[in-house]
Amino acid sequence: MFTYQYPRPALTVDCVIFAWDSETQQLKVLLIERLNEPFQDFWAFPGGFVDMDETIDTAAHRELEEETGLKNIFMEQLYTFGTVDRDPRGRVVSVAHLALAHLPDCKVVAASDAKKAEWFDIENLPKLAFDHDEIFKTALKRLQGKVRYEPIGFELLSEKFPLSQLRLLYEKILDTAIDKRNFRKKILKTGLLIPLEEFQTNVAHRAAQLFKFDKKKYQELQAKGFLFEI
Amino acid sequence: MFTYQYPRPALTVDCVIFAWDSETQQLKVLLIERLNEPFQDFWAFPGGFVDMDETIDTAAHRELEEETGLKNIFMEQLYTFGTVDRDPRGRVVSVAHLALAHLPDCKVVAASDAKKAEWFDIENLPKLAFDHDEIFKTALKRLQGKVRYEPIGFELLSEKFPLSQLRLLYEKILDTAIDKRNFRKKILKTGLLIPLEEFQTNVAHRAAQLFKFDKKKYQELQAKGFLFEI
DNA sequence: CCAAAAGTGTTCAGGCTACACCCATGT
DNA sequence: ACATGGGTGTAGCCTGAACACTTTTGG
Repeated sequence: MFTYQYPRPALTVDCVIFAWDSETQQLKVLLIERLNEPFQDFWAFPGGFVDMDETIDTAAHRELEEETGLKNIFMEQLYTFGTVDRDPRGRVVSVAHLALAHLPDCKVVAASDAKKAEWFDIENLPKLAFDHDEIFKTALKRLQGKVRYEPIGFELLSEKFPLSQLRLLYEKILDTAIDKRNFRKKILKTGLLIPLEEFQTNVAHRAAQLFKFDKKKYQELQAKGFLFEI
Repeated sequence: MFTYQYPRPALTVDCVIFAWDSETQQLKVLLIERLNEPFQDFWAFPGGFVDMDETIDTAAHRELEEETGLKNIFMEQLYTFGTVDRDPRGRVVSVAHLALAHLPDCKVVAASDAKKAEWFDIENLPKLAFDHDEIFKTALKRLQGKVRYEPIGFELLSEKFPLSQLRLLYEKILDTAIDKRNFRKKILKTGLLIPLEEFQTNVAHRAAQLFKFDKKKYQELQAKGFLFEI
């Protein structure tokens, strides 16, 4: 029987939410401006306390929905940050999460603990509160590693997208140039993209064909040991 | 200012410690037999509470040393397990860690909360306490994923080893057969193995040359963007 | 008609796979 | 001498990289 008298760290979740802005071709993250001390007026990733009757996962989804109104988007646990002095108010351990969203779907709402919520280009972030710089670095590294061997790029795009958007997204995430023809060949060869009979509209050049990611097929292939790679 | 009156989950660390047994060619994990309820007499991964004045990382290293006497071995955070009912005594969130050790170096000592500590072949584990089955599955998957693109296999071997041991290790972890000649070519081509002027002794066949992993060189290459792959 | 991005094949080099025999050592 | 694993090379295939022009659309 263990005693309940131990002093215990407080437990929070934080969410690094990436979204792709197809207008400006920028990869963005959602930040909130803190209303209160400590780090008042600094920007931080949305987050909050884990309740006693909810799992960590549930808490992360709840916080996410409170801040963005989004449900059912891709989210996974990233890393748990627990240095002793990361919060000047006392011992706070935070389980950071990584989430991916389509920017146009997000109607961002500043929650009660925030002055406002805003999307920032990842190449131009403001000063962040707490150890959120480190959390961001960890999240970006995870995204870069993961995008190469799991089809998560699609989580950042709209349901229907032209191949160029997918390629630009990969180029931005991996910070490298990708050959147009080779990319097309490789990604289509997986058989995981469904070509649609729809095209871009209102573009001042030849309209690109739109595609859909075949999630069902991917899950079937995955079960048989297939490994996505780009 | 947040209040300290919140009820808070207790915070623990658990360590999944893998070691390679070169005698039997088995991949093993360290388990302790629980002295007390709940799950008395069940086997579990070594772990314990995080103190208020130590980081999570420090707690994991401390627990590891208490159980195995090992310091300075490979360890990384694995995943944080926080379902509400994973511990019947109350809310306990556990940050699981993955550690890799050389079996011959380990003088395992049962700590105060254990009847005994023992190495188990991963293909033949006893019933585990709490959600440690799930922790194990997560750890094995991480090891399998990681071994392919980071040179962590070496962490499981002695400093000097014949190539056959490395290959057998990979075969066991990835659960697949690997061609002897192709493996040798590929691993030597990385330039990360230093051939020694030493050989196996007391073997009833031609003695194999021993190699050392060139960690320094790997870190240099890694800094330049080199990606290890097997 | 001009600007802008879409779409399309081939060639070459390097890497991966498959495969079989002789060698050194201890019993 | 024999049993056991150590050590070695080649040929075919496939994959990844490099590379330029024509097509479509809106302005």
